Amino acid sequence: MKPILGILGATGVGKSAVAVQIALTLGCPYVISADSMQIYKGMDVGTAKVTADEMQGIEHHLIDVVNPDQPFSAFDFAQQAGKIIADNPSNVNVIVGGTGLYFDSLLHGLDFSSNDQTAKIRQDMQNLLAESGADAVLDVLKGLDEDVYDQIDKNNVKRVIRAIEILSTGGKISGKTSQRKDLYPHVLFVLHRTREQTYQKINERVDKMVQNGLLQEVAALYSKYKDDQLQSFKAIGYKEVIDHLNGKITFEEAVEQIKVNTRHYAKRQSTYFKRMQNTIWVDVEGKSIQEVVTEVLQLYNQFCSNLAN
RNA sequence: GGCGCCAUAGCCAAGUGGUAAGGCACAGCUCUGCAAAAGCUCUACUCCCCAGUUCAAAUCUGGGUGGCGCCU
Repeated sequence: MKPILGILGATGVGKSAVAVQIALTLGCPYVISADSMQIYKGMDVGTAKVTADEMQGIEHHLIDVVNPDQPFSAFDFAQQAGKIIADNPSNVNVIVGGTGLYFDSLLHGLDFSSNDQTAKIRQDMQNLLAESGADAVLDVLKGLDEDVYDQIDKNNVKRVIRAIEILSTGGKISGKTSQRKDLYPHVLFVLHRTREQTYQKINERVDKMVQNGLLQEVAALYSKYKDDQLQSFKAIGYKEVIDHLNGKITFEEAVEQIKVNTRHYAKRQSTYFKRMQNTIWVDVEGKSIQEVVTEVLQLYNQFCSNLAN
């Protein structure tokens, strides 16, 4: 198979447009999205989801796959994306997105096992946490798997609970990064610009979301699902507006918070991408989409011919 | 002009005689199962300025400067 062509980058660099253009150039009928929030139906303006116009006839997989109140994890992503790739052995698979973990779980695999029926366990653990504290929850994990217990970040209760869910439903926690294997040949192009430029783009992007009706979108979704604990409602742009809807902050404060949180997110993305393997960083500042596409494709072809030798 | 209050990091802010809390921002980082999540680390040789009291002052005293409120 042809190596997977990944397009990553911090929010707002312009990944989507580049990916569509690459697919068009390569004659690939689709693109796979690797974005943990664009998988939710109805969350459009706040996630800057690609519009039908912007898709230019290129099909986008793994966008709008579940409702905001339904679970979806990196595991689901890896399975579904893997199937698409397996079904299309002759295409160049272009994967675009900012969720590093999704790339990792697809490219390096996760132990396959069911992750159904974990809701009750999660609830039990949350009750235990509320009643007896974090140590009690850690003890549960220790009883399940001593190795995982030793390695896990004990301050990160959310991950501890997730590990318990997985282990107690027969799943396994996979090993360390250093033990990863590549499931597919791939190159990942990380689109980037300087910090200042990124921050400026973020501010513009958030202002645009507000103009495009972010408040209305969130208000509609929140009144429909009413649960601010949903994973989907933890997304940047949603949690802040929900705080505003609940009277905790003014709308102006919410917008400011969205900008701050988006900056933090962009930083975390960069940190994550820095340690990924098989990456090529492409500076996009001042370049047109076409120029970026040309550069990426040139590098991709180079990579492919190096592989062949 | 008189009276009162205030001045601590980029911002908010605690400390009222014993050697500068905390929060936010900024910066750095962790992460193979909710990842736009969650977690971790870092940030004032110094408290508006000057002088004094004291073994010891952000803390007390005097003066200066700046801000705020009230009164005439």
